[in-house]
Amino acid sequence: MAQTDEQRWQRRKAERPGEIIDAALELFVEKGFMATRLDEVAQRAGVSKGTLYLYFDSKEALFRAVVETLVVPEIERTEQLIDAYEGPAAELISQLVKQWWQTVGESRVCGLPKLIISESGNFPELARFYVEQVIDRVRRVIAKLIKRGIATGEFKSCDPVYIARLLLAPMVFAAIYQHSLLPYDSEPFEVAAYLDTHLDIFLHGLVAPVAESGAAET
Amino acid sequence: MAQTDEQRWQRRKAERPGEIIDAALELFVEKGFMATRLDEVAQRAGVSKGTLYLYFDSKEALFRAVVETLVVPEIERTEQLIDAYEGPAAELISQLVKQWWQTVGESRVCGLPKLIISESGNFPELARFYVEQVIDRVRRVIAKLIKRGIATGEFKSCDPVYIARLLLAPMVFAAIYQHSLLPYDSEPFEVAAYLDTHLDIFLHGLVAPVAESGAAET
DNA sequence: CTTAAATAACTGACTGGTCAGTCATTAAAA
DNA sequence: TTTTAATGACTGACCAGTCAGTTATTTAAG
Repeated sequence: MAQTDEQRWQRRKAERPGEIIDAALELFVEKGFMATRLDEVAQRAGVSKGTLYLYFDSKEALFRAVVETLVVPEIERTEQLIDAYEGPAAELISQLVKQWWQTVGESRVCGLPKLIISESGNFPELARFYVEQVIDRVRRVIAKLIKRGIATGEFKSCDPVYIARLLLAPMVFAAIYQHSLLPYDSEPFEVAAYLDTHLDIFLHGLVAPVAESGAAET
Repeated sequence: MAQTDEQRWQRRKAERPGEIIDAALELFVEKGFMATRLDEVAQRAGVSKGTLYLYFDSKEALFRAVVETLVVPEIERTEQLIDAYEGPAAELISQLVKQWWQTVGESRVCGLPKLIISESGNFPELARFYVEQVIDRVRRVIAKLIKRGIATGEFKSCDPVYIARLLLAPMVFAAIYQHSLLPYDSEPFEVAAYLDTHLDIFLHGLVAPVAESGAAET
């Protein structure tokens, strides 16, 4: 009856891809890649399914776009942050961990690790891309920082790559847990407090033994 | 022509469920629940698809059976191990971590955490079951151990539950990583060495400050 | 010790529903 | 009027779950 003057849709060529990526990220993280229906992505992005195919070639291409769009800028920001700072390694690590949770931890991007890990078997190329562009880069820059700390005598001697893994593991685990089993866990889980504790234990465990008189007795 | 005396199949009522569960675990871990085809499970188990339905009501029921069959005995073994031992908490922790990797880490069960985490969104009841029957129990028994260590003055004062999480996080992460991104990672990853480093850092970070004159100053 | 009947483990072609991807059509914008 | 963003009904492939039929095994009669 009276719907002729109401616009049914608008042309928004510029905004569509970002909105679709946001909707897809949410659903991929929530339900996994396979279980996510493109109709639902379209609905959440406020378009029809056909529109998805104007901007992305396939469901898999959309998946790749989600990862590439959201991850690469994040990594670059992190690397810059590390290169900019100069001071005690322990302090920088502490700051990095906390900053990471503030910027990434509570945003939607935080669901990516779970998504990538879940789908790695079905998307080998994507897994390889993620390892190279994210994991490897982050691990390398952290390892460099650890090495610096060892060189200055701040940290005890150890393999910087394993140390980097051990610094990152509880962080990534927190991100994964938050987007998987935490909702079913009765125990409270304050990530900020958890990370503070992690830093406390980790950095104390890493410092060179206090060289008072006799160094270490192990 | 000459195939009449060759048996096409055998009756093996007792062995079937276990073989099907094994095949399903492998494929679920490798490809995820949704992407796993029951035809392929059947093929790998050496039966036809119809046979699956003689032993399991549905694909989901098979999933539950995989988890329940493989997880519960493992947990009980762990709890018994902890209750049996009496000595310095640090030593027990160290032994537990190493033993865990020897028994669980290299077996197929090790793929379960990835599987559960991946599918938690689609199977809330299963996620809840896993949290209650695995995560919570393990965390509780570790926290108890930590508390014991604090009471005896072996460890410094801190929240035992977060400490338990932090002990477990790198272990679980290793298990997950091994079944997801490790195959795409160029960096070598010796889990045994990684866990040794973890124990080294973690236990050093956790010990009470060497009470030389004034005891604790927190 | 046969051998035939009864039992139940097992099979695999089939079905009904689901969904990624297509495309002829519609309508907003230029 | 032309151009092109956007639509949504449609299709072809795929697969969980079914079931009528097949065959190994057991039982018991001859």
